[in-house]
Amino acid sequence: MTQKQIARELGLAVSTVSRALTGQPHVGEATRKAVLAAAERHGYRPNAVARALRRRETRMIGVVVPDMLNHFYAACTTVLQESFEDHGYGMLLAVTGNDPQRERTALARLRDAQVEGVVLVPSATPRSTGPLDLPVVEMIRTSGRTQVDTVQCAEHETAAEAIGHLASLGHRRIAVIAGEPEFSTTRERVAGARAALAGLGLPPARVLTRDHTRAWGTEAMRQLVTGEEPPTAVFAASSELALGALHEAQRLGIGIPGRLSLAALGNTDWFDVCRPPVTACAQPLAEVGMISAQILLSRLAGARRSPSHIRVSGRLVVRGTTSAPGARRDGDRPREASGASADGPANSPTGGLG
Amino acid sequence: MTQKQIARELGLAVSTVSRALTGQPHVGEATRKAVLAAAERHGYRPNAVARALRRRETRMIGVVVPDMLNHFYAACTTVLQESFEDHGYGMLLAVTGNDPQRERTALARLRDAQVEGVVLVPSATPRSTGPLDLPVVEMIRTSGRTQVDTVQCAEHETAAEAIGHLASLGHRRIAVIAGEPEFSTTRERVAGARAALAGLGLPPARVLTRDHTRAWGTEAMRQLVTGEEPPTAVFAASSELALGALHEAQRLGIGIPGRLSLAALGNTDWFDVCRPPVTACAQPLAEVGMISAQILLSRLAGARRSPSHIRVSGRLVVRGTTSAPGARRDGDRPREASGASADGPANSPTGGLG
DNA sequence: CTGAAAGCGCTTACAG
DNA sequence: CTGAAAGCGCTTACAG
Repeated sequence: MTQKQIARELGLAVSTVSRALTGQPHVGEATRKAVLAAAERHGYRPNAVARALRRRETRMIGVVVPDMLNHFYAACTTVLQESFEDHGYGMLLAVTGNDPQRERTALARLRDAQVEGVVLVPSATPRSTGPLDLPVVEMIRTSGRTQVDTVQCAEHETAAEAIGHLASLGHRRIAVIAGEPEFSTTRERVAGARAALAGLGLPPARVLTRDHTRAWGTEAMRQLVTGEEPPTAVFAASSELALGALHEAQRLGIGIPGRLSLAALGNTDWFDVCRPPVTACAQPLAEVGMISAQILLSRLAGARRSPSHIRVSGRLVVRGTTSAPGARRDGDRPREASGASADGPANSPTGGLG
Repeated sequence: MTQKQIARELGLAVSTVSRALTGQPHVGEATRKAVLAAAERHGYRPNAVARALRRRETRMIGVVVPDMLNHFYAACTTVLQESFEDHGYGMLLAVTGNDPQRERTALARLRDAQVEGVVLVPSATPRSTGPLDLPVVEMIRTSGRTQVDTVQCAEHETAAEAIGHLASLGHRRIAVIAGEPEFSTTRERVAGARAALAGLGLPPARVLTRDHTRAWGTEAMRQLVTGEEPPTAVFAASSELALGALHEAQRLGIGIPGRLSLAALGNTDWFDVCRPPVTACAQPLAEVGMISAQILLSRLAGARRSPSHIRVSGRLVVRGTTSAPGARRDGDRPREASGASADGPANSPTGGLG
């Protein structure tokens, strides 16, 4: 069903039909009603492709993320999607797997599709693409491009907070497990941790860097714990790393937090249900998505100000994997301490059931 | 940069430029080279919107899912995205939050955008929308529409397998916690569990149904365990429900699996790292996504066969939350039993470190 | 081999 | 208020 067909049916010109349909003035009341009725009757819907070509606006936004399986990006993307939808924009999603090549082709395709703006989590910091001549917001990570809006977590401060927490418990030998050094996030987390240690007058951390896989968390933990002078506390710079590290510590029979404290940057659903629950810095994912959307939408609305560089702070959630060094017992919080393992209902606060 | 501009620059007709650019025959070698060179020089890229309008194909596919934060859908969507990308299709993503109203508007918008096909996880079983007159694949859930391809997990069989596992350990009082009764998945899981019990000659299960939230998992577990004749085993029909249920059991000091066994339908990252690790049926999410994409792509390629209704089987992963009823000790597997709690390194297989 | 023309479906000055 | 015309950028018969 097209405007042309409606026009023919009613003996009108397509231009008149178009005006009636788009609610413009200068259309006779009777004509308007007739057009609307015909449209309704035939279930007419404007062809967005034709409209986009003519108006030169697609009302589409491209979103480029490394990985939708990562809760980190899934959370931001969900908020983006909702914001865009609320403002009448559709979302074209591309996934890069952190591959700069895929990122380039994704951006090229989005540009071909005439998206009006892009939210991008850049794969690597040395920028992998030239300028895009359309509004871009870099989210979470940054490519070092300066003429672009960026919305990031306060990685530096958050890492410092985690280190501060461990230090305040009395730890002095604190190690860091981190991900890909080419990500801005990794570099900032490591820098934040180092700065915090220096500020506290503690010895520099041993930093193990590679990637954000669970396997690396496992491997790094093994290295730390079997090396000389093993640390009394580990800061894992992502939840995946913490997962691998925790797993390995448990496999090696190293009591956490009794023998080793573990703090993560990046929170997850299961951190408060696993045993012991994991102390972690919760990142403000929803806010990051929300603000990214707002900035991009304001650009699309024509805002001309110079690039914004936003940092959103997370907060530390102290759970059961951190305690003073050398403590023999685990540090589970009272109401979560029972039931999960051999200590059974004996020390259960509620007594449980037969 | 448009074909028109290239044509003007080279003193050619746009039709010639178009033919050269699209690699059609009947273009002089010299002309072709000149066009390609000019295109390269100016960084020409075809306008996909114009091309779509003219060719009447957008090379876009719509994907409509309830929630990207749910690993369940995120996993399928990731595979879809990759398959579509490999075949030159872009993906337009819409999220419904299981709201039929949002689903309707999402589908309307996708149709307006002239997507060539849709992969849909329907919100509710009584179909919420009329036919779409374009290829649709219903994934994971089904709306009851019969003239549509469907790709689902073998929910019935998988639930039965979980029940069979619990029964084989000796459980006779098995309860079920399930999600939204209007989802086809929920109904099939419950039916599968019931059928399995009946087939084994066991008493019918107590079935608590509401939604897939963690809160409901918690609440349902509380009801089961504080009621008369509490079950010795619980089958939670999703990982979120299992999470809530496990949490609540732990809070109440009920030893798992010593006092109560728990099996989940739906696997998650943290199931093998939490204490005890959770016995669960892993669903074939990647396969479901892959097959959905294949079917849709074959339809787009013109396949005319009658609707396919595919079922993909999952597999049960036995971990630490299930054991024979009445067992006093927890049933963690040896290599994962240590370190997490007060039992410390004493029974650690590796001895651990100082 | 190349060009002029028509058209995808819609919008928008420009006349009347 | 309404219509005829041009055009968004591209493609594709149809002539030459």
